[in-house]
Amino acid sequence: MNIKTQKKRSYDQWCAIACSLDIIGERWTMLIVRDLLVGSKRYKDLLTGLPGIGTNLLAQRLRELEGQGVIERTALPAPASATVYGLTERGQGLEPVLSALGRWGFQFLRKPKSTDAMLPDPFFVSLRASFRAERAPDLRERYAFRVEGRVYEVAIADGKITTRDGDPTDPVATFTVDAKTLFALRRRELTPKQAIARGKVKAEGDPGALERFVEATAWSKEMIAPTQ
Amino acid sequence: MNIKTQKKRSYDQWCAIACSLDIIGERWTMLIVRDLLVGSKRYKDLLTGLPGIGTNLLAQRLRELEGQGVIERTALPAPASATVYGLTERGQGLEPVLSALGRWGFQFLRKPKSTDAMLPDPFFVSLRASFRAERAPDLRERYAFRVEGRVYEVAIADGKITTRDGDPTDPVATFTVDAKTLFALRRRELTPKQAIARGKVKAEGDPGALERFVEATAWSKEMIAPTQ
DNA sequence: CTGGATCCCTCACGATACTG
DNA sequence: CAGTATCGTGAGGGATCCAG
Repeated sequence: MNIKTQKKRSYDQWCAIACSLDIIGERWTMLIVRDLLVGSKRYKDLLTGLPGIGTNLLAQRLRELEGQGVIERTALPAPASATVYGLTERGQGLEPVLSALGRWGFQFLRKPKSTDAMLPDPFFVSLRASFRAERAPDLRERYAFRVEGRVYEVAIADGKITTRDGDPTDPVATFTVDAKTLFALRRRELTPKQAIARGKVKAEGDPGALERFVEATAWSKEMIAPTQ
Repeated sequence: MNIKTQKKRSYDQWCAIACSLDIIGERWTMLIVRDLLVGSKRYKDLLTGLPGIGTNLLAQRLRELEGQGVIERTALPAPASATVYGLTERGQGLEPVLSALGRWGFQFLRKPKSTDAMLPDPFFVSLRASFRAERAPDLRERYAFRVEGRVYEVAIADGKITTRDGDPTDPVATFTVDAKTLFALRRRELTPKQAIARGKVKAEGDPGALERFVEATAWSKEMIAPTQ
């Protein structure tokens, strides 16, 4: 229609925090960045990972983030014929922000409401913020998770954890599991043995791997807020 | 009017980041927390520190934050007869979030636009995020800043910096200065000597104090983005 | 099918006026 | 000073439609 003279809403303060919020402070924006932290994604994947966002709003946010150099769109070569959105280096720089938010928000995670979506991407992002190296000082292995049609790699090495979207090479084990079970394991509402016995987790590879993974990443009882 | 059955807008995700954003993700909320990080404030002080916020919106945000246990209102005793808003322990826990935002947003701070407000509170908060201990390993002193009718304390000790709203006891020096000059010093557009010579800073006490303060807190040339 | 654009309704935001 | 009341505007959210 008319030329987009979108005078973007701004806090108009010469302040680093206000500047950040001018760029990533609007609704949905940080959650888009969160999902991209585990790997580049297509439009549709972002849409399904953010239940409730309007498709117009997602398109607008992606445009704004691209304009600010936070994300970039890449056209996949011939056969795929798809565009993927990924974080730029500047966008990767937001990981400390999201981690800090995750650590602060953890105290509010109670028993999930019936309306709460439990999605795989937030699970794998949040592993980074809460991983405790001292629980697995000498662990060094790589797992594959098949969750709701997607594949994730989790690698633990040198007291650090990395998580990403995509197929790992040579994992010690591959788990097929849904997001809800992953959260239940993390909350220790379910032991690894139970999960496998009840068919909640299908494990291939090293039989002890799930137990080691859970031990390194699950929350302690005290960390979990009381019900409701 | 009717009973406030405010079904608050929520992301409805069982995710620590989404939970955080449900609480502090709405417009203006993090800036309110930012200003309270330097000390408790009265309604009016918050209002003037956040140009552009509607008074109704500020009242609503304060109500929400109080309901979530992020801030608390305290009635000052008899003569003052005022209520002040301050962060609870839970609210103080947001400092890492704001610091991370500040560090990320720093790269976007260019020459201020004519519409950009330069306010004292953001200045003193941002000192925390960017203070480099190695520049002043053995510095241990306390300054007072009188800025636009308010007084701030900045204390450097043991390679750490603290900043707060209020009158310090026994500062090595007291500076009377406006926010714009503080930012200019930090950007090294003005040397301490110049600032004093031009009457931009009125210094009482130790004559070398301003120079030491600037040396410990100013940005290096490389940190400052090119003009516009 | 993916990657959006368009429409439309609602509510949150933002400015101003008003009150205890 | 510390808010509440009111109201116009535009951003958010859901459904549908369209181009490659």
